Amino acid sequence: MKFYITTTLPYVNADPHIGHAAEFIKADCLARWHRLIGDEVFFNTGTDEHGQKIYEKAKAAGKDTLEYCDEYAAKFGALKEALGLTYNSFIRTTDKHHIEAAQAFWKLCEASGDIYKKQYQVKYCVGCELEKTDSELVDGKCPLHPNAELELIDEENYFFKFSKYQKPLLDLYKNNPEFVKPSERFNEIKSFVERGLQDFSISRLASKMPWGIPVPGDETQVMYVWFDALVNYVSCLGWPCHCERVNKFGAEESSDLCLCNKDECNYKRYWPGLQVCGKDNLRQQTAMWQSMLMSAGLPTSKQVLVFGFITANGQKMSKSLGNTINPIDLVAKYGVDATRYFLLREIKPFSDSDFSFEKFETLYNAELANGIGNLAARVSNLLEKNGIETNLKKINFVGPLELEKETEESFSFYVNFHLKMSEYAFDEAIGILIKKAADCDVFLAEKKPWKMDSKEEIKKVLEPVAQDILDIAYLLAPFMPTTSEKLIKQFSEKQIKKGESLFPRLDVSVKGV
RNA sequence: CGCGGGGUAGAGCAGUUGGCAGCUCGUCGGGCCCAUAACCCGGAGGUCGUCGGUUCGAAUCCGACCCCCGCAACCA
Repeated sequence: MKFYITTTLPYVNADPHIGHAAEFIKADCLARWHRLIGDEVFFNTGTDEHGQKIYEKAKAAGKDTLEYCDEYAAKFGALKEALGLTYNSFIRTTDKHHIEAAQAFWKLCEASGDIYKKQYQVKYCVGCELEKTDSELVDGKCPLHPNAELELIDEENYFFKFSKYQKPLLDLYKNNPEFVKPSERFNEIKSFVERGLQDFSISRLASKMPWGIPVPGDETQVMYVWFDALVNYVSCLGWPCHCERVNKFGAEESSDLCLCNKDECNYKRYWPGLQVCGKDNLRQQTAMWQSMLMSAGLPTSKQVLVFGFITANGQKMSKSLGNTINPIDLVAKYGVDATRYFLLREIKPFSDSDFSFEKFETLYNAELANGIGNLAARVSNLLEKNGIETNLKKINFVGPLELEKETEESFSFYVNFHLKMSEYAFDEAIGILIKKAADCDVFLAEKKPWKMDSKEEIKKVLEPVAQDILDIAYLLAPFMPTTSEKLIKQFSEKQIKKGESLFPRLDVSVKGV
């Protein structure tokens, strides 16, 4: 089967933080899992680089805008190695192909009659030098500059007929009861759409804000950043490609747009796919983008997963509070696998969760050092000391189709795990592995193989436990790839040897209050 | 009466066909001694937000109220 997964593209106005890392790692975990069960995977991420904030930030830093973006793209790109990400596509919205795709997408929406020009009023606070929306105002004034009169700026922009898609969106939701996960978020977007939709502006005056993709056929306007950015989910697949342009554009008009081989068109192979995003992106991904796809005549996304936020010590992370957590620092301190483990195990997939070093270290010691690490050490040591040779089997990975047949008869360890993974319950899937390891400890305590004399007897106890560890090791791969690999190597030898400890216990001498 | 989520042991959480209130961490006691001061067993600790109702019986159903947190449109 084909499996396409994409994260949202982080906006390059700030350094990567732990929230980005969590989103990438969850997506990576799913990508690795699907590869494991035999799917062909396309995994996309990248950076969102247009818009006013970027333009202003670069200007303030005295840098060329693209040069500024290059720096940030490199910072986000560096997460690949640091976090062990396995994406095969890193798109930047300043890539030439993406720019062309956004313009092609625009034309399709225009052809559907969904783009129109409208005079548009913006309230502008001279004190802040910022546009203000009504919801930001107090008594019709800027709360920061109550004595300054607001200026009214009239600007003519292009608008997208979002309102036209209320019914189609509600139909989409109705016909796809699993379209948005979790269900709370699905309800949220449903009621938002039910309340009625207003068209949104999709362009800016180029004279005021030139850092955007030119609107086709109108040099005075550039696209509003959201309109261009969302298109990345298909442009990264090579859209618009040969197969599409034949009927939509006419071959001569855009013959240079096709990036993919006619017979191996990634867009055709992989779209529609699974999208993941943070809860701040709910509206854009599950409503705006879906309506844009409908307008352009493309299939809507397969499913959207909406993840929760991470707080730091119970507080919202922010630069001004100085409590942001840098994922690179975590990796440097604890290693990539432990970092991934925390973000997949302690951080709940869909609800908000809290990060603290105390929680991190507690979890690390309890489940990695004392749990799986210690178990591997005690079993491998007993096997080596007693000179016991084993012949363990690789786990048999089964895809979802075959699984259905098996579920009836054997509600096994693996089936259970598979089920949790298909529900995106990463934390609970890991829980099944941890439970298995704990069961092994209980089993060993009961049998006491270290008291036995006969090699036969000892082997009878240890071999099944070693097999369990190997099974765990295989299933650990999506979460902790390095550890998984080490364990598989160690427990696939005929004579298993003790080796180095996987997760040295952390000394938690300084206790949190 | 804007919409939604939540209030269960010191902390974090599970618990809807209503039936002796569970898990992880921490804590206390015991055991073991193969292992990373690890592992195993047991104890203590909760008026399940408040009040009222239905019921033989409610964390679980109904009503009222209190508190916390999201969303309430152009925010990338």
